[in-house]
Amino acid sequence: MAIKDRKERDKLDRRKLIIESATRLFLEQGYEKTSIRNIADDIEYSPATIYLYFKEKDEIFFIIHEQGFALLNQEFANIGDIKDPFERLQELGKTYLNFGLRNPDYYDLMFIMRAPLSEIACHDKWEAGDAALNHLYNTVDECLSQKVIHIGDKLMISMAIWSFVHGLVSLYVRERFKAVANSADDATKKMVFESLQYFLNSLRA
Amino acid sequence: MAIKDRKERDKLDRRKLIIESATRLFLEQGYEKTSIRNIADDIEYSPATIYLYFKEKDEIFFIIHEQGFALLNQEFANIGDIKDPFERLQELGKTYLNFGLRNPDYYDLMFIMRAPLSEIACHDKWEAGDAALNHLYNTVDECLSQKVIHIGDKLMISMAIWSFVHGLVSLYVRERFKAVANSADDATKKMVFESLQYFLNSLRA
DNA sequence: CAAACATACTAAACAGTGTTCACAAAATAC
DNA sequence: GTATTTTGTGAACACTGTTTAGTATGTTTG
Repeated sequence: MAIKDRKERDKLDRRKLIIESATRLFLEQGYEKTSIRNIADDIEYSPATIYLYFKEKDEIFFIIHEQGFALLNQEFANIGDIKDPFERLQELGKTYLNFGLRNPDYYDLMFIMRAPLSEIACHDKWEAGDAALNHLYNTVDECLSQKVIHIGDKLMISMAIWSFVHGLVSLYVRERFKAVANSADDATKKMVFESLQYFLNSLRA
Repeated sequence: MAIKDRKERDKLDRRKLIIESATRLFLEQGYEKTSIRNIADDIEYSPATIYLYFKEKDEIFFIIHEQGFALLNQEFANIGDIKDPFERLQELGKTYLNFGLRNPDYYDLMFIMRAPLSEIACHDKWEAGDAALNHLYNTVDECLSQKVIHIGDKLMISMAIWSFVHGLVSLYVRERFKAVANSADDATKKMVFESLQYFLNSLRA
């Protein structure tokens, strides 16, 4: 059965090839401009071939969406070492903002776009999102136990903090800050981080 | 020159006809499914005709985007009467959330989508957004003067508050809450408003 | 070895999209 | 009544995601 094994490996290789090409094109040109024909051209196969490996375009972008979460969780990983929960909360926030501002396309797919939504729904649990948000949830929990932030429901507070940082990043990546405060980009970025600091300090009990 | 006047009126009427059709279709079926051919069918003209009245699809959706802001500002209007700035701030937040949750498609166009962005840019000031955000800015200013919220830069605090409510609405309309907290929709909505309350109470000096 | 089968691939088509352009028809001006 | 301007359109261009029928290749079986 060695032949069958090799064949399966080959099949996975071609799947990987498609994903790698799609990821590269996506990060270079964005979602809209990364068409099936585009990917097909890049890997020198016919467009129809891609449908032998993926049910639809969004299935590919769901995988890229998960790669994004792998990246984010990687950046979150070391933060677990920080003992003080409030300090950890601050670091989580900063890391989240940095991730969003540095990887706007990944961020888009992960938290803004409708693209991978049908795929997310059919897995009935958004595992990627869940994993990332657990870091926040646990930290909030500790903050509450140690009474360093105002009392309230764990989930509700996590939701609030997530919404806050998401709001900052998504208004930034969708250029709504640019349109209203016509200050330089660096100044806006700086204010984004100041907002986080102001917000978290306010939460302090 | 009465004829010329009538002609101009007619022209505006047909422009209005297109916008009304586009708005209706947009609110019924969303942005993606509202195509030029769709609108053309609806108003019983050829698709090419639409391009006599609008440079591109996004110009139409920029106008719908502005209609959305007209609606939002209308809901903001009465809030100016509230004397206490903090109470006013709370009401602004609640109204913003309600607007977003009740008009997800308008909200999308106004604060999330890339569609009207080129149009926004070419007006070099995002007047619609500016007007709406001024309500917030002025209220924050008053809150600071009366020392009812923690001290900080006016613009930065406005940015923080806007980001917060935007984060709540946009995670909601893009179904990221649904994917992570698999509670009922009503429960999620309730928590959205609780988050606002928690956040604003935290800001209190 | 040849016939039967399975796998991998693709050209071509379908049904859409935004947009442009050459041309026709209608309304106005002279 | 002819000339000119305004108004509208069919057809095409260059795309999009996706499906299908058919081919070419490799593997298995009689």
